[in-house]
Amino acid sequence: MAVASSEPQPRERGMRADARRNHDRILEAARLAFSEEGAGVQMDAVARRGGVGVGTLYRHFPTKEALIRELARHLAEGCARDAEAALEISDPWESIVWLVQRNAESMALNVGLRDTFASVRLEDDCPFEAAALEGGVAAVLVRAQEAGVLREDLTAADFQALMCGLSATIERGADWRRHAGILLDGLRARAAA
Amino acid sequence: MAVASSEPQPRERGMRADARRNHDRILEAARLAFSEEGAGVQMDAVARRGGVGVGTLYRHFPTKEALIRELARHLAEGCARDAEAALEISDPWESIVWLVQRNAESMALNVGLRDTFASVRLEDDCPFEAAALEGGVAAVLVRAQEAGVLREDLTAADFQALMCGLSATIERGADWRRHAGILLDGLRARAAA
Amino acid sequence: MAVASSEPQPRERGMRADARRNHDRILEAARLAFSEEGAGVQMDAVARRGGVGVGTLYRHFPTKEALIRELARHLAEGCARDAEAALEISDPWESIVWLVQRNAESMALNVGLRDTFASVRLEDDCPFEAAALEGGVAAVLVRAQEAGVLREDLTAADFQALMCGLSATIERGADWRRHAGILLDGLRARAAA
Amino acid sequence: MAVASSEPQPRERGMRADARRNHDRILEAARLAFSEEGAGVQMDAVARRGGVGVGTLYRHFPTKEALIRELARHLAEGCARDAEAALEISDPWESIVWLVQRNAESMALNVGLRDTFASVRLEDDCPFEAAALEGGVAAVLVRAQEAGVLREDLTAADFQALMCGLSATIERGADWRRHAGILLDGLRARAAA
DNA sequence: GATGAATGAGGCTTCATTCAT
DNA sequence: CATGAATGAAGCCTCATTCAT
Repeated sequence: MAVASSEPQPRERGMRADARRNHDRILEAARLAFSEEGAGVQMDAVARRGGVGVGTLYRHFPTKEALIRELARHLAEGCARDAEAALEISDPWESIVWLVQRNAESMALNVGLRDTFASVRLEDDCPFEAAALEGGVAAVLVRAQEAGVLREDLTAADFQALMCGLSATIERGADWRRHAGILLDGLRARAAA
Repeated sequence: MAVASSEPQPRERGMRADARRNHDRILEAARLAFSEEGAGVQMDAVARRGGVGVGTLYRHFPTKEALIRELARHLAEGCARDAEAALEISDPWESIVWLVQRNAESMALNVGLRDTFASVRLEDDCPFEAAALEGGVAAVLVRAQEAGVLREDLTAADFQALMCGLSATIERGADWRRHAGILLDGLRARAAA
Repeated sequence: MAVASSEPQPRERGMRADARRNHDRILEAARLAFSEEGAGVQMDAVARRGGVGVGTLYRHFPTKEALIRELARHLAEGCARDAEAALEISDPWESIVWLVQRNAESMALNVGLRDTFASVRLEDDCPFEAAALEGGVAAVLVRAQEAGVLREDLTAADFQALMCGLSATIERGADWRRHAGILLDGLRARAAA
Repeated sequence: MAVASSEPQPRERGMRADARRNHDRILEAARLAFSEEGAGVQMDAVARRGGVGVGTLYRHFPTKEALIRELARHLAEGCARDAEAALEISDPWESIVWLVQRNAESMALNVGLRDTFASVRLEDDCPFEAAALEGGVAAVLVRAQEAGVLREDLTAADFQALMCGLSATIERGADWRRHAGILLDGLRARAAA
């Protein structure tokens, strides 16, 4: 018999296959639900959408807040992977352009989550700040700065903040490509600055 | 006798002096409360903070949502006034710099309202979009474009969206001056573009 | 200066002319309002309908309940007058027929008041029971019984109860003439009983 | 997983045993509460009386009004059963006498519900009108009319209205047996009419 | 383990009544 | 005195969370 854990379903390893599947289904359901309806969605609705009972939902995530945090963590992981992928691109500037676009696209898929995350007062307000993520992004930025194509004074935190700003534009349904373009122009190192 | 109105206290004219004062006190209390605590503040708390009973609050704003909307409208008016003030500045580029800064500062005073406004799904998510406002901003932008110091392809809507993005940065407590700087760099017309 | 009274506007005598007029306007407004909307109407609505402010309404009737009671009393007075009028009719049975009809008609004008009166738990649930009224009705009944055209065992209280029943039918919008006809048939003394 | 239903707990089939029991307990509690205190009883009081939490009450009846309507429907069902039972009595007139008495008795047990139902503006103001019910009553009446012992011009709707009237008498605490007696006399077909 | 019924603190709103203008 | 703005207790309902089945 497994040892009882007071923090049900800590992560993802060592779960029975069906438990893992439920975990993922719920998370995906939550992503959709929060994305479409904002922080107001009820736990019952998330459960229903995931095809499970509330009880099961609560077995996996002890609290609404926990669910939201986990969702944020999950998305941040995706971003971290994107940052790593960006490093594969050889041209330092192109790598940044690609990363901005990638972020924008994934935010476009998750409109409404910003407000959800805000409702929990995530210190890392957007899902763009976990340590791992910062590290990955920093690597991309530093390389570009060393190549002399990116403003010297830009930190990874700044970059994330800019991405959050971009996400705000996306949420409003405004033309984010223009916004991204302006940002990139502003980020580019000036010939004479 | 007055005709019954289903929208109590429509605006501000023709109120008894004390009623008008209460209206304003409530609105200010709401601004502070929502700004500090987010969309979750209770109506009772707002009323208490304004030094009135809930009943009075409801006489002035028939619904929590109505209160929030009015607050948004109120802030938008302030922004519109800022846009007009910006036109007074003779240098077209400086006028924009000033406007960006002014917006940033007033957003810094109202952190937390974004999330509040979002909770109501204001079409004009940020309080930065009412027609009057757009007009005022457009005037500032057009002048700068005609002077050749501002990107040709920037609309007033774009500008507002960028400001929303800036507000996202501010909320996160990140260094918004850097963000503003990058934006302004991106906005400036390129000598050779 | 008149002596202050803790029961504002006790009855109707000794009021200034305009006060008396307000009193009546309010009462009539209340009759219409309660009749149309039931016990739920708000004091503000009654006041508005009467063309006065709530304050004035409260000067005349210290409580919603007081207003309703006064309304009941007022209607009962009308019924009492009807009973007296019925005595003027020389034929004892016709006098009863007329009274039933008269009551029915006035109840038809005041649909909705039953429920209002009930909400106050008037002992005299219907406005048909004040002493004066009972007396007047009793006179009509007794005369008919002495003439041998009316059931011997019918009391004035019974009669009022039957009228309340009739009013229930009227409220439902059913054909009260049939109901009245059946009642009258049942009330008529039997040739052989 | 069950499909979401906006009308929680539509009827009674397919519920878990405990849910069904709660449903019934609540309905009975509501009957008692409304009967004793009128339409004013609070939902919390009903819940307490049924030995459940408010939440449970609301799970079964989404609204106070819904609860009241269901209660009315429930009582109407009882009346319909009574009408059927009346048909079992072989003597057509006795069958009617019995039905009147039965109705009176059950109304006597539910004094206060009239006002409650009225507060909801049930089209079928009294719980005496659902189609099924009308049918059952009609059968009883028609049989008596064919036997020549009941007024020819009496419809089922009339009968229900008369019962409502009777209930008004009962509520006033007056002697309803006298009222019933008069009605029955009025209903009986006249030898020579 | 899964399910969904039960729970009840807490939120929003109403409305009879009071009181400053 | 009339007016209608202010008041706040009290009511209806929601929804995160628990627990019996």
